Amino acid sequence: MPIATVRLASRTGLDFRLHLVQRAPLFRGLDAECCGELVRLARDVRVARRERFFDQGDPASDVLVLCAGRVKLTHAADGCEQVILRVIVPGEVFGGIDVVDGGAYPLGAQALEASHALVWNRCALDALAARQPILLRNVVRILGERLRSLEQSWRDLATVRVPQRVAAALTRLAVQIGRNGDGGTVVALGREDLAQMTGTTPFTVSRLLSDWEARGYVQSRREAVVVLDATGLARHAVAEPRRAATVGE
Amino acid sequence: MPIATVRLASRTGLDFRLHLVQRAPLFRGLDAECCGELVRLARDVRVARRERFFDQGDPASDVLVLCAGRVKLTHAADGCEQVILRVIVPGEVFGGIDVVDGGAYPLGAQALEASHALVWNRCALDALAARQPILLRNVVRILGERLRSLEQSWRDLATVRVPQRVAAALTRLAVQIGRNGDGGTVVALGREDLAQMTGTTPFTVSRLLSDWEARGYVQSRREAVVVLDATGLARHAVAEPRRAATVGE
DNA sequence: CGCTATTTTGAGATGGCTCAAGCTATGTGG
DNA sequence: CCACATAGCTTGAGCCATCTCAAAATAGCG
Repeated sequence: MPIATVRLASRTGLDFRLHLVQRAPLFRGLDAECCGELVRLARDVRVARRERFFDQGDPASDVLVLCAGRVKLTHAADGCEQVILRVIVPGEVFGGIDVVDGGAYPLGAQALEASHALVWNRCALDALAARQPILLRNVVRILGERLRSLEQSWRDLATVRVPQRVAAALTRLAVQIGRNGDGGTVVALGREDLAQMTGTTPFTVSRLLSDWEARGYVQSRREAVVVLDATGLARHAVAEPRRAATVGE
Repeated sequence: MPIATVRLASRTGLDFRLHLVQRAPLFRGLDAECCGELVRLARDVRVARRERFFDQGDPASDVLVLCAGRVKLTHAADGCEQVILRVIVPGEVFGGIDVVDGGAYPLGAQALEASHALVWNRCALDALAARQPILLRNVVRILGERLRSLEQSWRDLATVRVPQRVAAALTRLAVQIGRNGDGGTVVALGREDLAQMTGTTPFTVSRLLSDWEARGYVQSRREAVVVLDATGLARHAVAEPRRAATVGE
């Protein structure tokens, strides 16, 4: 499948859209009329696994709310090392909410699995925001939350060791994007992705997972990790004593 | 001097306040009437070097705009390691712009030198924002900028080596908080602060500075670094080849 | 049913941390 | 005005957590 397959709402249903708009934190508190207008203005965009909604550096023309799927927000510089700053789940906003006119997306958005989003033109939302200040308030709230989470994450990256960071990320991800199955919570991310979220290498992640698998905390899968014992993992996340990579007693 | 000495505007002058309010990015685009109201609502807070405007975890009741001085925003967890996420210079906002009602300051604000801020009650600003949506727009813009800068910084922390990070931080700080003197730009920060801004230890910072001093890029001072050759430093920031800590050829 | 992407594992190198001393401004009290 | 106390800085030595690189094992996919 090529880039962003666009189609008009067909069987997707206008009422489905309405439901989504009314649930999205971005639009919380807007009256029915506004929600109706939003539904009318929205475009539908679907992308396949590994395809992108947009790239870092593209003109930031849209604001998106994820309907279904998982999307990772990435940041790279001069073609080299890439990191993952955030994973978006259905209901969340991404794209150009906070970008000033004429700016570019600071992050790229790549689908971890087939995904579907409602998309608005930034100008259109700006116009709505002028009439509905609550929309701006929502944006401020959302940005504030993100800022806090990033600040925390920055601190962890600067002060916490790799095994603890990976363990913490896994437990968080289990809650955020995990799916139940096989007696545990399946986190559908490969080693590379986990490494890019925690500031380490796929090799180190792999070693940690092997270790934790031996202890029964997780089950290693291809492109996924099954969290079996979140508590045990969390304990490790806090008090990892020393030598996590050594499998020995 | 104890905590936050508060006094009414005396010789500080109402016109001085007005000037500041009109220049602050937070209040950009507000009409004269609003600025006047803001001046009337503002409190004056001064703190001595090393004192704090507020601590992480305090109820986030205020929004502050720095008038004079330098303030570092810190983040710590369970009493241990602390990091510095940002340095505020005059004109910038800090405090509880993005915190929802009843929340706490996510960061602490400690003065790097004797500092002076105008302070507003969050509720009062909220009331103003309800009438002047441009204020919310400004907040969104400011939060967006911060988010982008933090994202970039997160990536650097995850992918870039210590010497490059420190060199990059120094050149940035020279522009942001540097003062001219002694044939260079004086950055008034100690090794510990530099370490907390770059995710390393004071020891490593010290070694790097010794090295760069030998090369003539900087001059090591107590509680300060004089940047003599920003270009040379920047070159190091990009292409640090290997072994920066070894002084030898 | 071979191909390719992903993962695992080993072995080795090393960047940066830790800890322990010693050093030097700075300010202080005698 | 000087000697001392103190906070900040430097330096050395050693270690070890983590990265690198290479190679083999595995698992989907076409």
